[in-house]
Amino acid sequence: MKKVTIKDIAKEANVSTATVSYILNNVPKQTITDETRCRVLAAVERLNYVPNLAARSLVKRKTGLIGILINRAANEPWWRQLRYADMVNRLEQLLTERGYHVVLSSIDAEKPKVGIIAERKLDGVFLFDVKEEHFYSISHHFPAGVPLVVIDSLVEDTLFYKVIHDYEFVLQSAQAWNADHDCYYVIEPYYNEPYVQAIKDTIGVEERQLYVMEDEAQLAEFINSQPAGSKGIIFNEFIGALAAKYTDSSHLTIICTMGCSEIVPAPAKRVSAVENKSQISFDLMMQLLKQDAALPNDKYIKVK
Amino acid sequence: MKKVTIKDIAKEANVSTATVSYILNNVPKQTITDETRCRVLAAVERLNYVPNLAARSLVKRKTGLIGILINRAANEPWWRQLRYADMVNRLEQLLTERGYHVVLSSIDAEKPKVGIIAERKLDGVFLFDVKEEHFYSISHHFPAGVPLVVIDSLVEDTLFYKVIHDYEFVLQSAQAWNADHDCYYVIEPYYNEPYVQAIKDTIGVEERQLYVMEDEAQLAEFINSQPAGSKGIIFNEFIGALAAKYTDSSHLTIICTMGCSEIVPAPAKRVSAVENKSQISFDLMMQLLKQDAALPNDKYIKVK
DNA sequence: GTGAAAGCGCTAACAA
DNA sequence: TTGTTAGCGCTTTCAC
Repeated sequence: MKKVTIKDIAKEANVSTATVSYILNNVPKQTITDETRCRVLAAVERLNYVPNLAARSLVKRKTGLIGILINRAANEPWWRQLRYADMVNRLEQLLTERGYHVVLSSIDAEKPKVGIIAERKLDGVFLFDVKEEHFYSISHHFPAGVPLVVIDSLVEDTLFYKVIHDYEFVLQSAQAWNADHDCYYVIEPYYNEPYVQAIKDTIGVEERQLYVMEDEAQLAEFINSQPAGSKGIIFNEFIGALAAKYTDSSHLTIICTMGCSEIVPAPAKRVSAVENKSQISFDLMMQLLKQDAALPNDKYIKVK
Repeated sequence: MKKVTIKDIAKEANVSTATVSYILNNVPKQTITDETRCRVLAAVERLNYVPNLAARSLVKRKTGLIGILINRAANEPWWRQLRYADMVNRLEQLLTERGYHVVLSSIDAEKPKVGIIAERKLDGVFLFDVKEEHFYSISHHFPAGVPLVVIDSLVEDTLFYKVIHDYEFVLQSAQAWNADHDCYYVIEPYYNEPYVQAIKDTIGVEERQLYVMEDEAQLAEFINSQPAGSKGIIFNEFIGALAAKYTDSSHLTIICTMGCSEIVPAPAKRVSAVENKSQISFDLMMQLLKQDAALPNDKYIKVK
């Protein structure tokens, strides 16, 4: 079963390769007889022809490939590994619906290499949680003009769009639930430190009331060190689920940043913070992909 | 910043494009003067050249792309969406290490389309949880000779390798924990019904003692309908975590199929069933990718 | 040790 | 309405 090319079906249908191409691409300005169109389409069916997208993109200068690049370190704990699983799923689904294909790639958080973008000529890229100090070199090695949406990162740059949680808003909601109490906080770690810092600053509590999640043992220790009966506000439902092992979950308010609020123990309160982060990131990408589109002024998009 | 091609660097270094190609690919049978090699490499640096893999694969007839194709239905619950998140992460990481790039794609479980394999000329494919009745047409539309590893599926076919859990073994371990009790069971759904059936058969209990997870409400109802104090054996740690909401988790034994056993409430017992499913699938793929390699006889690989 | 040139599969002017 | 042909960026025989 040798691979069948456009040439084969041209021969089979007694037309030129150009004609076949016209028909397959529904070229607007080309008029084709119904008769030849049928003959060609029949040949396509008969020979089971599938166009080679690599060849096509070579000439079209568009690959139809979108990259999802996620910074990762070696040996991440499971709750960190899964952090973007939901977004990846959703983005992939949206992109697939639109006819794009998705290239998924881990990037070494310590030594990020984004050669894949240029090598594969990606049409657009979602970049997750990138270290601030690496961003300049990354964006510098970036093929000019490739739409880039940076997620969960605060970086010094006025060129690219960044999607982040509206943590101020979310925190206010969470705090409203606990208005009459002093709370402790557990937040997610990010490789992008300014983002972590910004969240810390917004919370603005003392060091001993705030823990940046690292591992379960430390989390347990932190929770146990809190005064008995204190309330806790926790970012990320997986971390929330772990926390519930070490305290009465009715004392917890979980800020869901991962799209699976059902995992949190029933008595805990829930604030959802991701409803449509994927959708917004996707929409933004679609805007960027068409040059003429009207784009938001602010380079930071905050998702409630 | 126009894209720089091999031609540009050939000109820059005063050599032919062939020479550049030789150097970039370290062609074994070609000897190159150290002097020209340096000149060329310098030009590559200077002009910031990155090879176009689409063009390369067109002539090499290898794309370096591996597909991860996952059957999905619309509106899957979160625990189902995330089912393969861990495996996808691990596979992606292993493949990336080996220099492959990963194309991730959802496949409509009802009307699976695998055109992407032929269009993108994928070098190999991991296919997850495919309906038995669709497998024939899929494998039929399969470009001949593309390595395929089918995961979590029982299909009538002697051609492709299938990786599944060794559910018999795992069940025995779980049952050993509960030797003196009659248990109820909750198992994961699969689109591949023979697989679900096989697990049911192995368990071999009455209908009312077994629930195939569908949604949380039904799960709750099922658990509540069991005699007070009965022990439960549950596949999948997310489902286990949900079950723990509705019964004393010390009565539960969770069979971890997802790589995050930490999520299950502490008092529950745990049996791990995935230690290295990704690694084994990956190794198998690597074997298949080299024609000469020695392959397992049995087409079903059971992962303990 | 290096280069000229054919060609991978496809598209898009331009001719016919 | 259809065909001819020149590339897209790269590899690879074969000649020098």
